[in-house]
This record gives sequence, structure tokens and C-alpha cells, in this order.
Amino acid sequence: MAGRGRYTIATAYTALLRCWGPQHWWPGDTPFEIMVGAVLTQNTAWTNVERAIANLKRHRALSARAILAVPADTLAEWLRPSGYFNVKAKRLKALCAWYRDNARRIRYMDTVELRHALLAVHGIGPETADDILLYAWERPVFVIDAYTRRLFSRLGIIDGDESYETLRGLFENRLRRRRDRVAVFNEYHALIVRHAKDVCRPRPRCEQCCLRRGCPSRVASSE
DNA sequence: GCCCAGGTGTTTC
DNA sequence: GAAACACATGGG
Repeated sequence: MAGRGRYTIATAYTALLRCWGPQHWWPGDTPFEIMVGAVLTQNTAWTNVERAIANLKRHRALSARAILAVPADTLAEWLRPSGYFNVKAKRLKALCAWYRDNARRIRYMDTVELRHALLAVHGIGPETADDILLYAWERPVFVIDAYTRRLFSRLGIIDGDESYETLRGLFENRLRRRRDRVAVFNEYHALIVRHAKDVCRPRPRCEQCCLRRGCPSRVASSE
């Protein structure tokens, strides 16, 4: 077990789950709301995203048709609390245009094809695409983010500067034998975020960390 | 005032 | 490819 020495990707999951419990992600009511949230949370605190989504709901604009119908500068005003609002207004419209044209086909497309299609949409990069694939459409892709790089580089499992695809491949490969990969990938990423917000921060709080016994970085913050 | 936050596109080398 | 930069609000 992971009580002593280094963690693996598999044992760190067990430890995080025991520490924090199930996270019940994604924080959003519908697949479409999850898609919107995935764009709005790009390099942005979730509390700010919630305000922007509340604005969309207030204006009855949480649908692809409504977002495409509203002028870009009006949409940007509604998105203002989430930051980068001009950029995100354009990205959200691009995603909605794609969704309008492809929503019917999604359930019949295989995951590789779907991922390729999402990555071709303006403003949808690998992390946003994988958020949507995993949390909105329940496809078995592992989401890599800045928190994942920080935690697992501190644990000594990765360097941290590997390419996105390299890390996604690593995590998916290590967890490939799990019976329900969608549920595990969902829970694991959520646990990484939870752990990063409270404990594995830029300045780590290793004295509170459930992984401290296997984490070389605990020394750095122990004084 | 400064750092940080669930990235991505563009430009440049 | 990969490094540098723009994009912006709100909390600690």
C-alpha cells in the first residue's frame, strides 16, 4: 500500500479517494452547461465562472441557439465576471455553432473522432476538449491540467513538462484495467482539483496532505 | 500591490 | 516544437 514510500498513479487515486471522498463532478446540471463551464473555466477560478453562468441563466441564454443569437458584445458583458470575456464570447459562439451542426451525430461518433472534431473548434484545446468528452459525454479520456502536473511532479511520478498527450497516455494506460474507466477518470481528476485547492497549492501545505508520506516535496514546506 | 486561478491562439525563432 | 505574449476578472 501507499503508507510508506512512493506512490503510483493507481495508489495515489486510492489515497485521495479515501482522504476526500467522492466529489460528484462536474459542477453543472446538464451536458450543455458542462460544455459552457469547460470553456469559461480556462485559466480562471471557478467562483468567477459561476457568476458568468448565473448571468447566462438570468438572461435565459444557456442554450446554443440563444448564445448564437445574442450579439458578441452583449454575450461578452454577461461573461465579464469569468475574465477574458471578449475571447471567451468568441470561443463560446464557435463551440455553439459546432454543437448546433453536430449535436445529433455525437452519440454515434467514436471517441477519437469526437475528440478530433472538438479540437478543430476555435478555442477548444486538449484540456477543454477532454473536460467535455469526459464530463458532458461520458467518454473515457483522462483530463490533464496544471494541477495534475503540479501534484504528480511533486510526487516524483512525472517531470511536469511532458506534452499533454504524453501525460494523458500515461494516466490512461496506468488505469486501463479499471472496470469503469469513465467513473474512475471522472473521480480522479476531481480529486486532483480538490487536493490542489486545499493542500497541493503553489506553496504546499504538506502538513495537511494525505499523500505526504510518499511525497518528496513535503520537506520544502515543513519549516 | 502581488500572486494565483480547472488554457488557448498567435507570433516568432 | 517550443518559448513569449495577450487575454481579464476576483479572491487571498
